[in-house]
Amino acid sequence: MPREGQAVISILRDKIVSGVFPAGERLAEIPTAELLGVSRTPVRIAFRALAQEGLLIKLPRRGYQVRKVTNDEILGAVEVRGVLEGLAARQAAEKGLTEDTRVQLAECLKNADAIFEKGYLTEEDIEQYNVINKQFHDLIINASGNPAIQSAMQLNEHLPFASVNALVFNPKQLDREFRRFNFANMQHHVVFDALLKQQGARAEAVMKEHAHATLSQVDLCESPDSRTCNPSK
Amino acid sequence: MPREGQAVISILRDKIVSGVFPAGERLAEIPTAELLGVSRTPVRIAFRALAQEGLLIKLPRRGYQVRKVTNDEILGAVEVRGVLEGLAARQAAEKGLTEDTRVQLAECLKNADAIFEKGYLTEEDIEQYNVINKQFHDLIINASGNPAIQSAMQLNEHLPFASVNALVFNPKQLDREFRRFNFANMQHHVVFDALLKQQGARAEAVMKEHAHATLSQVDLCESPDSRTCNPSK
DNA sequence: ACCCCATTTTTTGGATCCAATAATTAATTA
DNA sequence: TAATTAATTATTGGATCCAAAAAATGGGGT
Repeated sequence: MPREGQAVISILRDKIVSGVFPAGERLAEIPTAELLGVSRTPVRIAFRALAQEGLLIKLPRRGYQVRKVTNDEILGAVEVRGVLEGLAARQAAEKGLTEDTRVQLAECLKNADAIFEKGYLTEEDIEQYNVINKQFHDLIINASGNPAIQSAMQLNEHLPFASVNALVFNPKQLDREFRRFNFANMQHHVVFDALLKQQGARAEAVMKEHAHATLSQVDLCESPDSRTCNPSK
Repeated sequence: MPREGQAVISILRDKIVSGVFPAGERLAEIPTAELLGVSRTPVRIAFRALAQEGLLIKLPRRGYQVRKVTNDEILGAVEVRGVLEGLAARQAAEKGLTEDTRVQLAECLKNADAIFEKGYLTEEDIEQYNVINKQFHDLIINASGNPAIQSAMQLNEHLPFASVNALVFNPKQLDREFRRFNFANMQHHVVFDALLKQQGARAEAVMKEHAHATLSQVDLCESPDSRTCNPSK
């Protein structure tokens, strides 16, 4: 049965990103292995990999700890995402889109527009939009033809949004979410337009600004110190 | 004796970066373990880590392979380095330097200047300059106060320069190397000036351009296809 | 002679075992 | 009673073992 391997990493990553293992939580190999019903070996490998991704911090002889992400770190990661995806958009524009990529991007935009047409959002809509959103961004990164961008984004992928995912999906703020997501979607259209017209600088600028849209209306925790958005315990 | 662990990763990384394991070389666990005189376990861990870093490619049931880096990938990685270090410089300028950082940066520049004063370069000079150069760049990344930049740079750190290191240290071109390194050093002075004056946009622009200085005068392999600079076999 | 199936071999990944080290606790002494 | 030292415990990391899966090779059949 336990013919898995890579699965342990995904399971643990999910538990960290989703907050089941809150920030600051200490993780030891043996309890985690027992929890998952596997031996220590795959857990050891997973801990190392997640530490390399930046989700876990290694404590000398005290196991691992779920990394606390401060608001400043989230804002910093958003800046990094901005310059990297901005670069991707510029290079994609300069290279010019392939017919295939153009069609797929247009498809993404059409599907996203359909979500916003009815004028309000449900939780399922947001989940659906997030899938389309990721597709759109991945397509542009691929269209840049620069694999180093993908590598650099990898670490950024899960890290900063672990703590804000809960806020993004806050069902109490669905009306505010609508305006924010709709704005982000319109920025997608502008980026697409710049890509079609091969306007590299414009594509870069809009994409860079777009990175901030993910968070602009989200209430981060108020305190400016190192409190986390995922308060442990 | 084998109380090492992390060492195996470093040893293998060195062998890959320095070209002892040339690009395209296939690596299996058992021969590598025997070569290093350790068991398979640390080699397995090292292979996984190096694959995560992007130095190795995992082949389904055929072991690992040293990643081939094409010229286009190197140029792409230089672009990524440019936007990331450009961001670091901008944020460092906007925040303003601490007294401590200012002193350390000035020290770096003074030491670097001393190398170029005699008007020519030896191989030892280049090695020494590379150490100072790394210090300078690391100081600015730290001064940005944005840990996400460091994370994103990590993958970029070894990957693209594995194949060009041999060219950079080519002792036959020491006269050309002098002009190139001296130019890079002067760009450092401009970046430092921008940081002192808290000119974020200027610091970003110069640093972004500076990333290209690493390669601008280096002869990359001529062919535009997927030949590597580190031809295997 | 060629193709397909079976067997063997190679390789990977998980489980368990063992050694070493650091931390914590208890005991003894001042 | 407090501090220091020793002992025990907990935890990590390497080595070895085992099982599963895929690839390669060999044999048999058409």
